[in-house]
Amino acid sequence: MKGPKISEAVVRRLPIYLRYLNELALSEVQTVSSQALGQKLDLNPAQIRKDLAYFGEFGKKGIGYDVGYLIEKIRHILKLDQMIHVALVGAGNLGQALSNYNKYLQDNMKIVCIFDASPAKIGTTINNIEVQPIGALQQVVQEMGVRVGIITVPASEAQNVANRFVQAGVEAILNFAPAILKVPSEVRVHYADFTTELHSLAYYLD
Amino acid sequence: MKGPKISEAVVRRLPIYLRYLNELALSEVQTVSSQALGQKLDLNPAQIRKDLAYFGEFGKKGIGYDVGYLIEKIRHILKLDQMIHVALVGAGNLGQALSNYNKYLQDNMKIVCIFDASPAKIGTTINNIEVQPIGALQQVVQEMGVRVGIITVPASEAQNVANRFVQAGVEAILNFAPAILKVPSEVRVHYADFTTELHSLAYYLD
DNA sequence: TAGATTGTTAATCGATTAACAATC
DNA sequence: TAGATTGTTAATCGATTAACAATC
Repeated sequence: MKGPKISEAVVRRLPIYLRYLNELALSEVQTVSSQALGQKLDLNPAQIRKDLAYFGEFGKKGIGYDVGYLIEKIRHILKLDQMIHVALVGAGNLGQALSNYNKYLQDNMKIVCIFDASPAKIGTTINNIEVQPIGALQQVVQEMGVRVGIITVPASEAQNVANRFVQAGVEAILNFAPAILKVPSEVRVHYADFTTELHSLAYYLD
Repeated sequence: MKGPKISEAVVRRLPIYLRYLNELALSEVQTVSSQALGQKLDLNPAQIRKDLAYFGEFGKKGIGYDVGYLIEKIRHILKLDQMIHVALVGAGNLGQALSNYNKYLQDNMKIVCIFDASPAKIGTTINNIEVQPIGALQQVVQEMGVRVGIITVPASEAQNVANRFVQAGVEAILNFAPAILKVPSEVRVHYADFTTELHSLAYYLD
């Protein structure tokens, strides 16, 4: 919004900062330096200072960063100072596992509806959420104000689900299926493909 | 091995190429150009050519890349031309979901053993694999020739599990727990944290 | 004041993209 | 031959790191 475009690399680090800051807050640590953060998170302190400086002057020279204040600021930057509703399509094993993560998403984001194509799944309940037919996606997503979609269906179905999400006005998608999605440029897609991850790890074996 | 150090960005794209090439092979496509690959995978064709050229001259000018040959080459580069044994620690929902992915890992990698700390889980069977106590990790990992470890335990346990993996001689770790691991530099760690991923997505909401 | 640490500029490093000769 | 496409060099772009004045 202000001026300089923020790189994806920076945005990806912010949640990592946030996570550790939350730990510090729990331990009632008041203040932390970029040095200490860097040590804990395996990052260069200059990089951390620069990342934060894109968004404002959050620290105090000679002192460091106030933990509570920085948490507040990062949550605001990440738009996590509001509740964000998430939909999940694919009630298989992975979908079920992810829907258990609601507790870790804290009060920032929440999976509020789950869809599946299989009649055997529809009507069952996962974490107090009733699985609904995919045909209901558009209506439910709009009614519940869902802004983020998660795809945990087989690769062959992923593009179809993405289309439905886009149609329903979802703004961002997290895709666990091993497939590249084609979506309008205003919709943000991130990929979380377990097999790709493992395969690239193999490269580093001796 | 040859000379130029390959960047992580390049290594991360190789499995994506491989995945699509496998699809092409299934459709009995003989040949593919960097142009066509780029279109499908949302990547710059020059980047694809450059990535591949780090490892050899795999294409034919005027023609493109032979699909079968390129698959063979990439599998070799990624060390996926041998079976790689994987261990998983944490038989919770996510661990169970991942162990189902064995079929997608094809004949390159295989989860061969599963561990958990909870007495309730030990002795149960997931996908024909008996869950074993964490105390057995070192011995089993060595006996079975496990080279890669997956961590799907709570964050508070992750470092402990990582230490055990390192101790047992595992060469690479895929960590799903929301924690930064401290391991010797010769052990490669990749992170796959679902909550971090979702939180960074939130930034791109309007 | 002395010591610590930020915010920021400049320097370095690395990755992506464009362009094109080579050649199938 | 004409058209297509690679491999590779050069140009561009972007991200990381070092350094240091400002200042708590």
